[in-house]
Amino acid sequence: MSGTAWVLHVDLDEFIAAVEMARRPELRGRPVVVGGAGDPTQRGVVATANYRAREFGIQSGMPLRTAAKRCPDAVFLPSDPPAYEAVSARVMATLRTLPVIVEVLGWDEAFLGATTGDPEGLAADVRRAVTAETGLSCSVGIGDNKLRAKLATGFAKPAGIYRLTRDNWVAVMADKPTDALWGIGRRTAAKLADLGITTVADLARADPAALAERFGPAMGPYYRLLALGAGDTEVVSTPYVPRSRSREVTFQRNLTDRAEIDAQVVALARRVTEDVVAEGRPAVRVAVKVRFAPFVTETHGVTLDGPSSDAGVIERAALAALDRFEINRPVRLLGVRAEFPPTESAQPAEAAEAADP
DNA sequence: TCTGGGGTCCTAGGACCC
DNA sequence: TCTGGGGTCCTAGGACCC
Repeated sequence: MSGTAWVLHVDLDEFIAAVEMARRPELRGRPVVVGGAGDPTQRGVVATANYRAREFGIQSGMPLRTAAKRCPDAVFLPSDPPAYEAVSARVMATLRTLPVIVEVLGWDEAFLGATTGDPEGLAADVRRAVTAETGLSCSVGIGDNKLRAKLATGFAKPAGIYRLTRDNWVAVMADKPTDALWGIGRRTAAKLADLGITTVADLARADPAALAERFGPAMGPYYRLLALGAGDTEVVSTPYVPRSRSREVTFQRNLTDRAEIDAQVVALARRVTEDVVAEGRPAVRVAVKVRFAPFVTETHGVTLDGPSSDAGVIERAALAALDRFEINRPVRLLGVRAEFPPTESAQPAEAAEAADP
């Protein structure tokens, strides 16, 4: 087969809400908000709102309480990760039946590497196959690298296909705010604005040395490359190898009792140990996260004497890490994380497919 | 916007060593 | 000992993403 190398990015439309609507068809046409325990009077945020709910200004990450104020008639559902994982696995299996390399990015996203003379035709095949096998709708971005494919999907949504390459990059992106780029968020955009850089075009012509001074030797120059549309072109199907496993919990009522805090850390350490054992690789470090009221987060960790998957070792390490805190305020969240030793797999070395002139 | 849970990567500063 | 310079490792925090 002849053709050009392309990167496609597949993203399921309103994924979590779509899974819920698929198993409860009576929800179709109603605003649906999934997140937390499904109770907007409790602490929790929106995992996904369906498009109908988004019309009310409800977005991912928004507190459920706020979502309920914006749309009191919305249906609130608890998050059910195993259900989403199962559907996700079927979607990824479907993608693997196509003549592409599949790199899974998350529950509802994947990059596809393909060589074809007709990327739009392939994207249409992807959409048809996913819908036929799972009943779900997806959008497909087509790009000449991962960054452009990923951003293209945003223009494809919902249920569409869009191509973004070096040919239309400037026309499409130049006037967009810097946080339209994948990897630049609100905080970095604000710091860039302080330097007089507000658009992608501004960032593309910024001085790399000045950016390095403000954002560090790696991130500064990297931001400019993002603005030029440069990105990684390699799509790999190699299974993902986690660097860490963690469990955390936000309490409905803040904790102040030390014995209760200890008990919660022990419980989290046990869950993390199960994850470590399931992973089949020993941990080398254990860290504890404490979020104090109102919303101040600190972490402390301890390095283990040697690699271990032992429940007692991980539990004692977590308690030792907890001892490093001065717990003088109510505790809103506790977390325990186990870290695995670094793997030998080479780090993605800033694939700088040269920027456009 | 009273702000989840699970991750990743980069940075800066201190410790430590020669 | 009013005291250099460089390198590496570790840790905590920040930012981002889904």
